Amino acid sequence: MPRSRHSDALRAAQMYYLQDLTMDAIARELRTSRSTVSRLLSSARDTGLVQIQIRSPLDTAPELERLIREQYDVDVHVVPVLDTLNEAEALDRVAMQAARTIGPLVDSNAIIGIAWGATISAVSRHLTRKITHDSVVVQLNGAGNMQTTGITYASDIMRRFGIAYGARVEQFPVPAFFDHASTKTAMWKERSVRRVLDLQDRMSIAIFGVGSVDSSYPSHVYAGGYLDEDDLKLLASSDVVGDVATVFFRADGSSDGITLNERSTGPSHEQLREVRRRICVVSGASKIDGLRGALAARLATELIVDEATARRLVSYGDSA
Amino acid sequence: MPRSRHSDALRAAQMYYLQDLTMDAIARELRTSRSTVSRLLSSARDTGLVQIQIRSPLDTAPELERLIREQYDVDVHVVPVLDTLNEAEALDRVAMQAARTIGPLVDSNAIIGIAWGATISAVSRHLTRKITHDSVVVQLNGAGNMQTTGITYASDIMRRFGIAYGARVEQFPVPAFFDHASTKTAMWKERSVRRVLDLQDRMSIAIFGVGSVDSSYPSHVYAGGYLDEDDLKLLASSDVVGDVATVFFRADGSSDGITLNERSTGPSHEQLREVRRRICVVSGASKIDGLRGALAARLATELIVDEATARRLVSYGDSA
DNA sequence: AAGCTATTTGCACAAACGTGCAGAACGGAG
DNA sequence: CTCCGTTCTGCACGTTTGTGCAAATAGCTT
Repeated sequence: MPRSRHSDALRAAQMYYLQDLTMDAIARELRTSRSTVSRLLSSARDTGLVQIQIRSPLDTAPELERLIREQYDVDVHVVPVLDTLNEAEALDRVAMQAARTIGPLVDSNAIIGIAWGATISAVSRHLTRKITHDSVVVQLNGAGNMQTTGITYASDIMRRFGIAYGARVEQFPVPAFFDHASTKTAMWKERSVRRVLDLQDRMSIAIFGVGSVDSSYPSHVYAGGYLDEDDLKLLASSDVVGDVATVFFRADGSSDGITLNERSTGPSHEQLREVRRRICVVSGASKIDGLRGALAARLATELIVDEATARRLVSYGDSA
Repeated sequence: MPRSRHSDALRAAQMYYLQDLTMDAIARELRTSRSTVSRLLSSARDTGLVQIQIRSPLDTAPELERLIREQYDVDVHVVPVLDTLNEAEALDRVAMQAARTIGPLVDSNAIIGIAWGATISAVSRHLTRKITHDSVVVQLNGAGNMQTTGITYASDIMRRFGIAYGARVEQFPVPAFFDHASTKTAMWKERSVRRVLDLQDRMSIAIFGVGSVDSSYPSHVYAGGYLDEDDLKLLASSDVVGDVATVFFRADGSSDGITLNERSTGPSHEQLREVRRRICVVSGASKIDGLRGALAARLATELIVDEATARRLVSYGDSA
């Protein structure tokens, strides 16, 4: 009689969620206290034993989602957020809902690419466990910069994903930007680097936020000491509106001729577009310009976005 | 601003299940009372907007499930049921869990075959709504008998399935058994009947219980006036142990040479085995013999069964 | 507009639930 | 065996949630 914790949790979950019994009744059946059952159920929920999913049938989806879906051809999840919340709280809500939306999409044998950043960091803190086999979490772009190696920050994010899905973690130990494009070319031939690049080539899910050059709330990349004065000037003169995984683009989604990209370590847009599921998480109205560009570049197949930003996405929607 | 009931339910569900807000907080956001939110969430649950699923990773599945899976090669869901419950209460629990397990398996464009009976009737009463498109629910075997047409009973079951999945319902207006095999042959050429048979040929999901000849608790078919004295004698002399959708089989799963099957209206076992998902629901230890036969005949790909019966399935498991 | 019925709402209360805390049970290390 | 650190359990309390009921509202008919 394996009266193990795990199998008790399973029984409890079945009785609670599938048979509508009360915790009290389950406690009697399991010969334990009601509080223990309450705890069993919590653990069942956050070990991913119980999966709660919200599926809004496409034809009854709210107007807003329908509009965005049509205009940008992306599978959109609008996160309802009280607009009195401040940026940090809103980000937290979006991140929590993103984490739970991503869960069901991850499967065994997945290769999951992660572009670290403030948004994805928040997501990583809300992941619910889901056991998979032979999955790999691979870092999409380097994290080193001129002051620090930035490694602990990025690797914390990676580790959380790895733990949540029981996946192997592959770090990408290079700087975010090389100083010289030639160094990148050289490194890209190293076998240690190739291993990571090969994984990126084969990834089945990519998860990323967007950076936006919007001045009021510059994202990590623009403020964190990754770029110097000259770089920033270069960006401004190329009409860059934002980036995904440190690869920059313009408002129309194009990225040709942006020389900085030759020194950045993230996957090119061509490469990214090869990935089947490309999940973009965005919170905060200041990201609107970057987001528009990313969508124009067709970098995402699914978009998880807060309600206010979603509204602005369609408001002056007819592109010039 | 479509402040419709449905979209409110969606917002509430997202905030409750995906962002862990309390109903109180959601009520303020939606400018309504907490009780309304409670009701919105109920309706979200039973219109299938919120899907709760329990996925026990195969390798951590309890011993019992693993054993059955290996021995009978069937995807098994053991329903924990307190063994002090009476037959009717246990059936209800199994039915509820079956209904919720089936839900996620039904998809748009499905053709769902239903074999009416006491077990499936109970299941039909616990279905949760899930909107699909262009699905059809088709009756697998006739319901008429010598006393009544049996139609209301069977059609209630069918209707409930149809409503739950937003599917068209196709009745099968023939008796459960013909008196003469030749009548069946004739009827099977009628175009009205052919239409139903064609649907059955193309079904993607079949849902059925099992009948068992066990004397202590004879199932509907054996007691309901569908068969006369001679028929029952015939069954006994052919070593029949049970039936699925009024087609009979022996303990080893074989059904050749059982003449009654030539007059019955359910799909042949060959035909049934062509169906991708074949879901068998069983409650009650008296069904054990029929169940063994059905599994031997490989009629089911998924089995939903109460714990006590599941145990007996493996107890003297080494087949003679 | 009035009148009628069916549905929806909020209130109030009871039932069900989550969690800090203190003690019990467990698991090595000495 | 004893000690100490960790994990697990049940209790008690406050919070959160479900639901019967009466009032309000919406939908229809005349």
